[in-house]
Amino acid sequence: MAEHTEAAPGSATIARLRRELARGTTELAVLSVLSVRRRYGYELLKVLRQAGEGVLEVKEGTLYPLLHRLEDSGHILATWEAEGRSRPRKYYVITPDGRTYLAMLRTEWSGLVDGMRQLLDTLGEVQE
Amino acid sequence: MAEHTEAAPGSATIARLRRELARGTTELAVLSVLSVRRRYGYELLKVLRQAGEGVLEVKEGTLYPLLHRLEDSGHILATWEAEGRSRPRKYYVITPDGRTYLAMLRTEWSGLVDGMRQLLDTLGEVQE
DNA sequence: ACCCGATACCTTATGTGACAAGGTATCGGG
DNA sequence: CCCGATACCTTGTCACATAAGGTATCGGGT
Repeated sequence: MAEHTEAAPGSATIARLRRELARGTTELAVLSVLSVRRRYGYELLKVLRQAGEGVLEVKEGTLYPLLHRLEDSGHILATWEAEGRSRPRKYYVITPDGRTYLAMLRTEWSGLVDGMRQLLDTLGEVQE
Repeated sequence: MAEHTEAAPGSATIARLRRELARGTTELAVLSVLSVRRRYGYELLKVLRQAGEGVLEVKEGTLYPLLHRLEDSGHILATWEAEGRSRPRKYYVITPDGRTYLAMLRTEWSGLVDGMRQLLDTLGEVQE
């Protein structure tokens, strides 16, 4: 027993809570952004931070692996582009397959939101 | 290399997708139900299945450990009750602490929902 | 009398995404 | 000349969800 673990092991509190709730959401967010137009990774990081109003605090360690997964599954396509600069960027485009998948994700998400709303609302009234 | 893995490794498809999206949601759902009145575990299973309209397909292996975690952190209290039957039930009540936590969870959840809505809506218009 | 499905509780092994932390390299300013 | 921003990446750890499997009781149906 060295330095008493500064916080209880299983309680990073609000940060963990937020993280768990937002789980799976990043994929939806990323594909949505890409459905408008192509973007490169670092750009996505900034776009998501702005758009989500701080709610979607995507980290680099989350985004890059996610992009690789989406690429592997054929939902997006990557192309390196230099555009005259020596610091090249990796642009991602959504594929038709990705659009189909995105539609599915949207459906799932609104289903969940509706389900939760109903559950929360219903409960307020039950009171039985 | 025995029987070719019936489905690609990382693609349990819709089930996984749904699971990841709903992550963290169960805690909110359970505490919400308990905020109305006390329930025992198996009962929660059924209540959640009904209320959530199939969206919140809580499994036993998810619920019981969750209840233990909530108990350990003082958000709920458990009491065994026989009520004349030989098959006793373990009833859970929400604590004041749990109510505070629930409020926090609700806030986080609606923040996420709002953030996502905004992001999805905004994107539809940007089109830039 | 007997078995089975529902009721009720539980645990262990596995998967998966999020993240912290750390790495590489370029470029523009001060 | 160095530092912070731009850009990309990886590895180790955590926490939750689930599949699968266990124990035990009870009420019906045959």
